[in-house]
Amino acid sequence: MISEPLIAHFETYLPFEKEEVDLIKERISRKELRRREHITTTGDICRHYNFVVKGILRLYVTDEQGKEHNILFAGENEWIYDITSFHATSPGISNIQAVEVSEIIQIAQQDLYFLYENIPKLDRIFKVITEEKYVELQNRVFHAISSTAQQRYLSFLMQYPKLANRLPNTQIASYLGITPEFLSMIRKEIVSSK
Amino acid sequence: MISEPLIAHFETYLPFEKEEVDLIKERISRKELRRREHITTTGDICRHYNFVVKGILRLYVTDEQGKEHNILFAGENEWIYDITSFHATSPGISNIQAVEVSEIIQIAQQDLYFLYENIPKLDRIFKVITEEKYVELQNRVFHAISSTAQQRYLSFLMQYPKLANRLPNTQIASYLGITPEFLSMIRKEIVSSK
DNA sequence: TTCATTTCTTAAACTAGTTTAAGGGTAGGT
DNA sequence: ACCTACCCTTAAACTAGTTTAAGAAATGAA
Repeated sequence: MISEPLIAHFETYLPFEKEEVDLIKERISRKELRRREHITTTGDICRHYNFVVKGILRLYVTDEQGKEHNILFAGENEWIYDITSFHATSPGISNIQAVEVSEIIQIAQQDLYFLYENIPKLDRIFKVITEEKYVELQNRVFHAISSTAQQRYLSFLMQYPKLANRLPNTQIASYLGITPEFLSMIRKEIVSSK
Repeated sequence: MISEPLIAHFETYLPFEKEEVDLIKERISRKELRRREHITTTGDICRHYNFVVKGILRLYVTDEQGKEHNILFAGENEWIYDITSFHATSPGISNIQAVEVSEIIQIAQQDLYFLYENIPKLDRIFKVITEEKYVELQNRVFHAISSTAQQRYLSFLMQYPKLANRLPNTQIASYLGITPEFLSMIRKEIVSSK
């Protein structure tokens, strides 16, 4: 059943009736992604909410020099989408890409709006999900403006304990705002200081 | 009428019935703040949502060296609260302080929960508000990890055009993650490059 | 298995941003 | 008008993080 992991996820917030589950089932689709496959690129309008069933996706932004900067990762049972472009219904500046071979469940914009109208508790659930993601991001801002690269790395390990050893160093460095070379140095220091 | 600016703010999202407005009126309170007065400090549980009617508030975090780092500002018609501690109902690590003499409308946690139950559209409104604040923060993360201090300053000016010349340089520098000295240098460069 | 590509490491020169310190300007209180 | 506290500026020495380049290790495709 393709909807199962998603329904299980929703039910960690609030219980659902069978009719509600049926409504949801009709409005979602499953998608498989190859390594490095994009689901959104700069200039696209992100018209789906994406729930990760298996694998890792990253959301990144490209700067004027064409350098990529990871804003966040999403592993199993996490959501990833470009809120900026989803709500502005305007082209976004961010890109969403599979880091590993992945499997996602997608809800298209009009389907999500339909579900909001017909299952009001989804308003509350996505309010809470967004709040959770906000807390995560606020913590990230704090470390980005106040911490050394080493502290930011330790904070990354706390944030993504399960993803840390599945992600290549270049991806982690891009998340931390440092070079892979410097990340390698930091790791050496942490190991030798133990 | 103390509730007026808040109701006007809510109605920019969705229209309200008279009965709903009355419910809200009963559950809010107004508060005046002196310059530098705190409404939350580290270790407190943030039990209120705060809507700024007049003035400027800042949310900041203190690091291990005791240095303060501004996470965000809120001016007229903006919300400020520590989501982290509000939802965890646990002591937060952040501080909320008035930068200018200010006037706010507060909604206590239990009142907000009451209003969510009785006015479901508030779930949707706060979902959207949180999403808007999320977009703002995501933009901030991007600049924090990828931009020079000068670009971050220009981005700050875009984010807070009305607050920029009301805030002391120390507060802006603390938001940018640089020293006030360096901010002063950046400003000089921008002026001379015009 | 082999070759090609990507990823990781190290070291040295380099650059962006910070710190320190000293002095000048400005606002609010009496 | 005066004083005090705060805010802002400049310049020079300093430090954290970056870049470059070259080789080693791991991974992926054929």
